[in-house]
Amino acid sequence: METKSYQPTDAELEILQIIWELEPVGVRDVFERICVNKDVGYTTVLKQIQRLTEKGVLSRTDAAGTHLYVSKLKEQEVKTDLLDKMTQTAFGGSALKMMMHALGAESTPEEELLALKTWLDQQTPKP
Amino acid sequence: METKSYQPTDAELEILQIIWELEPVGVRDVFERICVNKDVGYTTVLKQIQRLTEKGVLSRTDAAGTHLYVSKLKEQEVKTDLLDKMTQTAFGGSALKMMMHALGAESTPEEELLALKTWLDQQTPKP
DNA sequence: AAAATTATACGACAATTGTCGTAGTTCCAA
DNA sequence: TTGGAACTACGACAATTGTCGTATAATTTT
Repeated sequence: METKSYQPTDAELEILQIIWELEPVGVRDVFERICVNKDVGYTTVLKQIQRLTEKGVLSRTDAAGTHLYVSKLKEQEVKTDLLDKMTQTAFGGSALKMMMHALGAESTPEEELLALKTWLDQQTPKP
Repeated sequence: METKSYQPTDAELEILQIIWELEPVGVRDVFERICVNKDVGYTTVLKQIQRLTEKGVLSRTDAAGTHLYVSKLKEQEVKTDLLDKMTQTAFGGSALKMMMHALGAESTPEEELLALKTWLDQQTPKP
C-alpha cells in the first residue's frame, strides 16, 4: 500500500522544508527560520506543527524539555506528488507540456537550459 | 501594470479550464462538463462561477435569458503563475530542479524525453 | 396568458487554514 | 527551592472553500 499522497498547503510546505533540512528538530528552531521572512508568532508555527502531527505527517519524540519532530513523508515523494497533481490538473497529464510551459514562459537562464540538455543526454540512451 | 497573479484552487481551476475552452459560455455548459467526472450540483458550479466573477477573474455578459462568462485571465498566465509559485516554494526557484524532478520521478515516456530534447535544441542557439 | 422549465440569486453550513492568546508544565539557574 | 524562561496544550476566531437548498426571476410551451 503506497503512502497516500499528501498535498501540503503553502504554510505547511514552508514548515516541512525546514523540517526536512533540520530533522529531528524542535519548534523553536523551525520558528527561528520562518520568522526571518514572515512575521508570525511562535504559537502559530507550533500550531501548524501540531496539526501536521495530528494528521500523521510528522511524528515526534520527547526530548529533554521539548519535543523533536521528524517528517514521516519523504521530501522527494511529497514534491513529486505536488508536481504530478499539477501535471494532471493543469497540463492534461503531460509532463512535457508542463516543461515547455515552465521553461518557455519563465525567463530561464541560458545555463539552466544547457544544463537540462546535458542532463537529458545522459538520460536518453545514445541511438 | 501586470495582472496580479491569481492562484486558483483545484475546483476553480477545473472550471477555468472549461471556460477557457468554451468561452463565452453559460453555467449550464460548464456544469454539463463537470458533472461527468464529479458528482456535484448545478448550483455548486454556479456558485463557484459567481465567486470567481466577484473576484474579478471572470466577467459576464447578459445574453438571452442567461449569462455568458469569459475569463479575464489568460490561460497561459495563470498556468505560468502556478508553475512559478511551485518553482519558488518547492524547488528553491530553480526550474531546472523542478524539471528533473518531474521527468525523473515520473516514468516519462521515452518520446516525451526526446521531444523535449528536440524542443530544447530549437530553443538554444547553436554555437 | 398560465403552466412548466430554466436560470440566477441568496443565504447557509461544515471543514480547512492561518493566526493568536492564554494557561499550564517543565527545566535550568541563582 | 524558587523564579523565570522556554515549551506545549487548548481553545478561539475570521477568512476561504466546497457544497447545497430554496426562493425569485426569466423563458418557453402549450
